[in-house]
Amino acid sequence: MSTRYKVGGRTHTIRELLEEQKDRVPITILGWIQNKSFIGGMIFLIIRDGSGYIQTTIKKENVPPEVFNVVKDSTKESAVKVIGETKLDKRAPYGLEIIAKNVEIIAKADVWPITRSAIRSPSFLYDIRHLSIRGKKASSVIKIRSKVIEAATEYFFKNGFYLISAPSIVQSACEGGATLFEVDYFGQKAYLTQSAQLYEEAAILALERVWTIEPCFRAEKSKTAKHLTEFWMIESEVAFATHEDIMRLEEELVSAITHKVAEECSGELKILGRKFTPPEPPFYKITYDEARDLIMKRGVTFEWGEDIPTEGEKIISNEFDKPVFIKEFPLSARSFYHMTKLDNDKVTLSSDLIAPEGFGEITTGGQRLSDYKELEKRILQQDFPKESFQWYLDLRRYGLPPHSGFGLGVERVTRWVSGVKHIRATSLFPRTPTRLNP
RNA sequence: GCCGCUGUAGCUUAACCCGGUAAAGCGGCUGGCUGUUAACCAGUCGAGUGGAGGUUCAAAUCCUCCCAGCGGCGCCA
Repeated sequence: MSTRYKVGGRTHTIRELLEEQKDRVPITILGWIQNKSFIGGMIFLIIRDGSGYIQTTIKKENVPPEVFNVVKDSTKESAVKVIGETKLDKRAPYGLEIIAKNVEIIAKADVWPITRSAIRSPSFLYDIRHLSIRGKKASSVIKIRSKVIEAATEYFFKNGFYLISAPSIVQSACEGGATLFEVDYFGQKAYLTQSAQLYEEAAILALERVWTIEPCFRAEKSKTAKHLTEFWMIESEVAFATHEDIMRLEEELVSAITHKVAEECSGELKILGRKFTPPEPPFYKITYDEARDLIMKRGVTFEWGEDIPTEGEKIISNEFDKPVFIKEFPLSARSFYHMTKLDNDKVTLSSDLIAPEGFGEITTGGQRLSDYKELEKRILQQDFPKESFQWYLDLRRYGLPPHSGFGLGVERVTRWVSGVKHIRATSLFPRTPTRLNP
């Protein structure tokens, strides 16, 4: 597969040059000036393109005088075309540089607002996120996110899943009404979707095993390092699958994603200073009760039936060296659609997958309720409008077998793999309760 | 929704506690330098301190309210 994009007269991407490490190759590259230093009769430019960074050296005697002056007056982040040849030189970063014969400024940039001190100001960098995404670290995280999605896509297609797309404008909630973003739909109340799950359950009756990757919206005013109000979720649903089956699927998927990132994003991980070892299956499995015991022993208390508090989740996350499933959550801590155990209707066949090193929850999955009467009861208990759930209930009238599924937070997985503190770094233009712009 | 913190040149900070009329680094600009890696050296420009009000002879500094952001909790992917 060629990664050489021959637009604008370009002969090589920077990554290709660095990989080849050849001397005296005539080249034309396109990119942006990432840094410039002017030393009397010579100028060093660090050129960035979508694939990497390379130093270009412009010597006064090698280029026409007007070109030297234009480069001397050039600004950071201006788009440039460099014509020259490669030179192996120990003094250059990565041992390779370009000796320029000609440099053309394609688009001159104004004074670049991001200085050395600005890097210490997350608030400022997110105010100008449209510019700061060009940074080495910022773009590396985005590249890793891309790889996460690539790996998941590869995994699902290899294993015979169909990709579906569910609507983003919906009438029914699936994770509780309080956290819905309301939209006006020609005078009717509608909402931005929180999950594609209910639609996937319909889809498995036609396609048996499906997956989807879509934006999800949660109007939670959560000011934490792991919440976005708009995030992307990879979800999958499988007919006839049990809770155990779906945990195995999650395990395989997470393993496939993490191995691919570790192998193919080593450069990005290095830029981020992240030492990441992909976990080998099987992952650990503990019950909610076991998790609660362990957390209580560490001095954090909560009632049986409550969701595990953040502090408790951190304890679990730091306790294990690989991801760990916490299974059999109490129904009181779960959404209405979860199936309960046959011998205990207070405990669901569901699990959260907790990433290690304190990163915490990355997926939730489980078996869904396939009985009409029981589901109807739950919907009424939740005080949901039954009309908008009728189609979902209806599935139970027309041959819905036991089935299971899960949802994986793309940004949460990216955060864990990249090792970044805050989830907003994993989104190109993050949406948090305090950020809607840019 | 709750708790806590912060807001001073484009950016990062100092001066705030114990009121006296804003200081520095980075960036910019001008000049110098033929091997820079966050280059270096010299010079120079740049804010009246988030907003409104109050106390005072005098407010960045004390008080009140508002706004914005950050950290955390609850909730969750």
